[in-house]
Amino acid sequence: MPSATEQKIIDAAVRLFAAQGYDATSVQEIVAAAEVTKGALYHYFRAKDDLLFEIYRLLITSQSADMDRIIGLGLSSADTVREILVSLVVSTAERVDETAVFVRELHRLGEDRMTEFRAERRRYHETFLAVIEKGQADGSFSSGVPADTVVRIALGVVNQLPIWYRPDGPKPPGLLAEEIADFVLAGLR
Amino acid sequence: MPSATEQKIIDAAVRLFAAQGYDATSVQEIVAAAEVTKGALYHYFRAKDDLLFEIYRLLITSQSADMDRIIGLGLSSADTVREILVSLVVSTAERVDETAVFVRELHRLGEDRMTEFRAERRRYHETFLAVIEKGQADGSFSSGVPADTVVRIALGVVNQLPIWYRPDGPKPPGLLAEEIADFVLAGLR
DNA sequence: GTGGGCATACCGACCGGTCGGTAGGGTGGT
DNA sequence: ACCACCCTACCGACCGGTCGGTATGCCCAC
Repeated sequence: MPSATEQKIIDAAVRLFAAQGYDATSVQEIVAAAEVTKGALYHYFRAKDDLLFEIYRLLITSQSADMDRIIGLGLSSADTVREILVSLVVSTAERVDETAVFVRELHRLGEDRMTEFRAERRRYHETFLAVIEKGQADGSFSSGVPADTVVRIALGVVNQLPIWYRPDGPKPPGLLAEEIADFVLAGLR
Repeated sequence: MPSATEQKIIDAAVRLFAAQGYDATSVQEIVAAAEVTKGALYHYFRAKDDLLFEIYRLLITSQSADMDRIIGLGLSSADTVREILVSLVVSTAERVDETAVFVRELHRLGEDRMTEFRAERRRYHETFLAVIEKGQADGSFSSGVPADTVVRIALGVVNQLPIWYRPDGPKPPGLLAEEIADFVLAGLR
């Protein structure tokens, strides 16, 4: 349970990292935006890249939980894929800043954390993959295109979303999510 | 026509920016990797971010040329989309480093160049969009999913490619390209 | 009175960019 | 044939400034 100060620091860091990038954002800027001091920041975080790690952890934890919950519902393959995509697109649209930081600055993580991270990411990837492969095996989906390529395509849009999605744009997140799900499911027919 | 020295500098910069990011790469590292001196670098480039701009320019110029050439062939809508995607995926796979830098560090460009750049990018996007809309209008493609969403999905995979594609991986670029094209075309049925 | 939660002053490292200078090949006047 | 002149390509020491991180101590709740 993060303290109010801790939360303000993370919020400011997300905003600034998304707008300017990790390296281009100084610790001074973060503490100014969060209205705290450097002492406070280094009281809660050991180093600047602890902030990055925390941002990633928060994001991936909630996304994994979402997917696990949906799979647990026991829907048909098609409905499972649809629900996973819709929930992923909507939650990503709600957290564009976090996602932008995640996509752009992943490589800045140290070796240890990078490894830990890839494992988590891989688990997510493979869980989704298994859903599609199951649908292909029982005939719900076409096997025309290998499942791993389908997963890459589906996750590709989502990760690129911060580049073009604007909360005040013409399409609300829900509609966008349905369109993406429709297209992916059409490709799996 | 760039001199040999200039080329060595750009090659080194691409490699290092892709591996570590723009800000995390010092000018010293670049000149060391390129086996030239700082004087040489600042003889050819006015500032560090001229390197970024040059990398982007090279990439987008060749991609635009590819697409224009394909459209000029006058193929059917389906074949045009297929050829565009295959050529884009293959050329991106050949230049993963450039693409990684492009995707990750675009926001680091100054205001003027950013504007110039968005215009070029938008042109590319809309040319592709027009191809798909034409296919939807003449009945070659389904109109189930709006064309702009299809473009976002297709370009999404390509831009994410540097994250997971490995030249020594199991699938050669050509096969990957065909799979992606197959899936997109299946979604457009 | 003592320890968690900060504030403030400060440090050394490093960074992008500059600048005075040089090496060497072309060129035109004589 | 020669040399004065210049220009491009390049060298590398150096600078002002910023950065991430630390050392030290106050202060208030318990």
